[in-house]
Amino acid sequence: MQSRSPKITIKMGGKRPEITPSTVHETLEKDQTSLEGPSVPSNNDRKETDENILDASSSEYSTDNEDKNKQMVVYDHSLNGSEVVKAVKNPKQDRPRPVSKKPPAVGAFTVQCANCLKWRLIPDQEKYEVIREHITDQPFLCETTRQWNRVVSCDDPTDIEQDGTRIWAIDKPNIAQPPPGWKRILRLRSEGSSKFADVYYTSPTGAKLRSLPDVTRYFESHPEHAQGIGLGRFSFQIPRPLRENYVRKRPAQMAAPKTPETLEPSPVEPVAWAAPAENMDLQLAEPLSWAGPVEDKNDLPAYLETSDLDGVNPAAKKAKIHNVNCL
DNA sequence: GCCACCGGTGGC
DNA sequence: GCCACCGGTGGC
Repeated sequence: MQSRSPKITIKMGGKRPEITPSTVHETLEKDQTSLEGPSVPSNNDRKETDENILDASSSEYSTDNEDKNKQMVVYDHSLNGSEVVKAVKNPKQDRPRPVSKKPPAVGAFTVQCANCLKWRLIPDQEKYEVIREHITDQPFLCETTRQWNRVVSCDDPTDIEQDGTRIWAIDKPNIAQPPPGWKRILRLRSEGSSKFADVYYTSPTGAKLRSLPDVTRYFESHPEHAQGIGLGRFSFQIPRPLRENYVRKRPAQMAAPKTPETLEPSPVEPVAWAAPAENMDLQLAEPLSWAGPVEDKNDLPAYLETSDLDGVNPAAKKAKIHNVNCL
């Protein structure tokens, strides 16, 4: 099993760690199998980009009548130039809704500035991986965007808001970039799955490896590809969804039936659906995250409150997040 | 037959 | 309770 101890500074079910004030985030798309370059607006075209944020209600995952505020961000590489990629309207929005429900895909990457805590879109996965690899040592700043010739400062508005219109998840910081010739693939699962996502690596020969033992076996059979590549270059850690109920919980062990002797009066909790405080803890504690589009309300199982859709966390907007995010 | 996707579970 | 790992399988 992979060692968990040297893993970064984020909380892993323990107490809240010190968080390096910097963040990255990614955008997820529905029904998009490959990652396209996300929009990195200039100061001049940011408004246009915001207006072009796609309305998920017009996608194949939504009905005609649902909340138009439920949006997702979609970038169509084919409709953009090779330089700065702009957000565009979803070209699929007029298509009929398919029967099958495909899992969402990462649509863009963003990082949170360590100073102003605003989200900045990252042009591509490679740059995101570089930033993520060093996020605790080299906090991300708005000025970092100059690496790809974008001039933006902490005085400029955020590129994207964590406003509940997308599915956000927490990414893990300091994951090594894949070795040359290798690619790290993150596959999201559909809502309600037993797991949120899968990570696999594609080797220079095209092999798909799903675990460290897989990598070990691959190197044993391809020793020529193992030169200078340690297992430490591979991480199968997956992001964690901010929405607590995105992943189906494993059924709890059946408790022994209570006898009259063990029954105790329990207080009624009229505000049981209020956002639990621990959500805030989670928001504050995780350096990496990402998100995708909100599901169609009509697709939700009946036991869910609609309040669950209202966002990943309003509190997340409140500045204290020092996270790397993707959405 | 292949493979993307999902479920299950043992170990921690 | 989480997660690494891998088996199963439906759709192509």
